[in-house]
Amino acid sequence: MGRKRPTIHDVATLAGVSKSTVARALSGTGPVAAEARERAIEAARALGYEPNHLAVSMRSGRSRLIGLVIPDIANPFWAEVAKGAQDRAVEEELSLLCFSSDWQTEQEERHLRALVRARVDGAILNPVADSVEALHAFGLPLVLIGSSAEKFPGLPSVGSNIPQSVRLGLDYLSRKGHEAPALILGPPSRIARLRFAEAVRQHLDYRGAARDLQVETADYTVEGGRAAMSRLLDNRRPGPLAVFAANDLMALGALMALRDRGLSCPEDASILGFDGIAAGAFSWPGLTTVEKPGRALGRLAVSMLAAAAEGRPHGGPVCLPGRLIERGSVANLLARDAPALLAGRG
Amino acid sequence: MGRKRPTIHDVATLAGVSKSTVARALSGTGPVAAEARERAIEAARALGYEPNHLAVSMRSGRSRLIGLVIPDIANPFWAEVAKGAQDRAVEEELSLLCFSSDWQTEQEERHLRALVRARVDGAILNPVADSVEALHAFGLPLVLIGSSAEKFPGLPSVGSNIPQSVRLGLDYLSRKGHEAPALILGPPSRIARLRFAEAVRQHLDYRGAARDLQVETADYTVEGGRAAMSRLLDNRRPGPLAVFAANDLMALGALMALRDRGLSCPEDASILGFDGIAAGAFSWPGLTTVEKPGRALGRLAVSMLAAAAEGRPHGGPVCLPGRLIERGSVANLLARDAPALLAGRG
DNA sequence: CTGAAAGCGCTAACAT
DNA sequence: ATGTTAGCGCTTTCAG
Repeated sequence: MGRKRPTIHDVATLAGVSKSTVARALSGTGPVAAEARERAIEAARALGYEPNHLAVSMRSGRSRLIGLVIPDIANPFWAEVAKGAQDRAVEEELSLLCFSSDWQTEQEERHLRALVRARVDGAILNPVADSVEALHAFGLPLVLIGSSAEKFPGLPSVGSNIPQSVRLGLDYLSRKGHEAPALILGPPSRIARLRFAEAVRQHLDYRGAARDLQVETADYTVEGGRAAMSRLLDNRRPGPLAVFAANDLMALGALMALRDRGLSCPEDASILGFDGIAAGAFSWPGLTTVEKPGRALGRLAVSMLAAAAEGRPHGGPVCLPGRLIERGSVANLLARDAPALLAGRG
Repeated sequence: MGRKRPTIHDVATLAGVSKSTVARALSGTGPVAAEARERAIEAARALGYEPNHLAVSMRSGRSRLIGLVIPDIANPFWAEVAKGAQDRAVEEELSLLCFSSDWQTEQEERHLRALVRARVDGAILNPVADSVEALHAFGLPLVLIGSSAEKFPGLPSVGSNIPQSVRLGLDYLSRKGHEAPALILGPPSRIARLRFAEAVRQHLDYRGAARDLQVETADYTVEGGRAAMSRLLDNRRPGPLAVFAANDLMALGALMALRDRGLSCPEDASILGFDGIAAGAFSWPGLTTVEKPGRALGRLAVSMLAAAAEGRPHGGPVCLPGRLIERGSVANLLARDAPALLAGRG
């Protein structure tokens, strides 16, 4: 298995022609006599020759490798993004170098440096660092993915439309009689948190709804959401409780916190998620959530990066809209038979 | 951003020494005068120099790239495997090239070829092809991952212990009074199906349980499981129904099929999954399942591959045991208050 | 201790 | 239509 691979030179020798002829024959570049081409191709086949991309990349200056740096591949939302990116990458004949930043700046920097050394043609990044300069310093064509477009002006980006998605959720909550939901947000250091919180505040102010929202912080995991919900329940205010979580994993955790205390959803508290991961369809009750088009985002990011790398116009920031998925985790306070719920449990 | 990257030659010029001295200084290989080293390092820093791994790989014959080819990165089980592999890869200073085969031989072959061309040091593969020769033909150090060890003798592999895991599930079912569960298996072409079915047959024969099991085939997705369960329900035999699905996604789909018909679990039918994905904790009822240690599998595979690539002994096939997670999707037919269930709905 | 030079495998000029 | 050559950026002998 481990014996040395044949080079183009070996193929040339076997075929009885020169290296360049083989190169031309195999790549279809430049004129080759029919017979010579045949012999070259046959020799390549016989030897099991596969071109060495390292060498090709070095000559051409393009590696056909691209990087993908996302927070956590085991998070279903990001796994969807990765799948979309992968699918598009094979279509573009690109290979994907995948890394997880785990939401840590040092990891991110480390991965980005690895990508530079690998001489990738570009990278798709959900940035945890918050300065454009830090990113520019790598001198790497970048397409940002996630909710960071505005924070990094000048860089191409694809993300879901956070303000629109948040508005979708808030309006839905409002239609069900919940005017000022409690929030479970991600870690303070992350831009995503800022963008989400901002969107909530703006829309609530606009609607004239209350401003002193209950806010809990968690780390985008199920356990985090569970703990945050537990704290919310400890400090519960009078009246019905609705919680808007900044991702589905935390929302699912919140559901578990309710279950932990023998409380049920949506009778005792309403929960609204954000992401649209598949698991939300299986929970009980099904998680009502705002779906972000993860797979499409991944595909688009690769397309843009490929375009940018080839100097084709790649377009500015792209923003895909969210979509509300109604399942059963939000109570309708305005329904005829709802008054019983209004008492809450505060 | 896109201006050309500095080479070691640029660093040498700036530092006023030769390329070789810079190389020695930066890599710590060979003797360098303290002053020269300092100047080299400083120049590299000033220029933002990052070594070109393409060139390094070409000289050294090792790319520090490894491939990962799994069926579907968006499947939570495989995402766990990928995460484990990623984590271990950064520890080993390796970069991971990720591909999804979508359970298709052509895709698999395509990806494997891409990996050969990229001159990866080796690859981790959940094989869909079923001949060792096909795999050997690539001349690539391989570590198999999943349930294929025996099918490919001589290749190192890490997998979960299918016979043991299946036995765990079957014994559990038996303890709850279900002797001959219906099966939802994956596509016929896949080895995983064979291994699973085999394990079931063997253990059931051993226990003397019935042999004419109801078997449905699906494609390892939620939708597939849902349809398969629906067919099972259409041809329902008299008596209580228990279903053992070959992965959790299909089990979750089966749960949905039940819900579709207004049936409930475990009252109307019991479901046992296989994988241990996180979503099973949120479903209603919670999915009882046999957990396979995906993350550990991924980590181990990378360790073995790294060892093999360096010529260190990598050990033979490794088999990690499964673990039963009891939640609520299997009825206990033997409990005192169970008789009502025995009537079934057939 | 340091520099010059060869060569990893490939392709694009250039020359035939 | 085909062969020869140079060189991508690096490391590693081999001299000095």
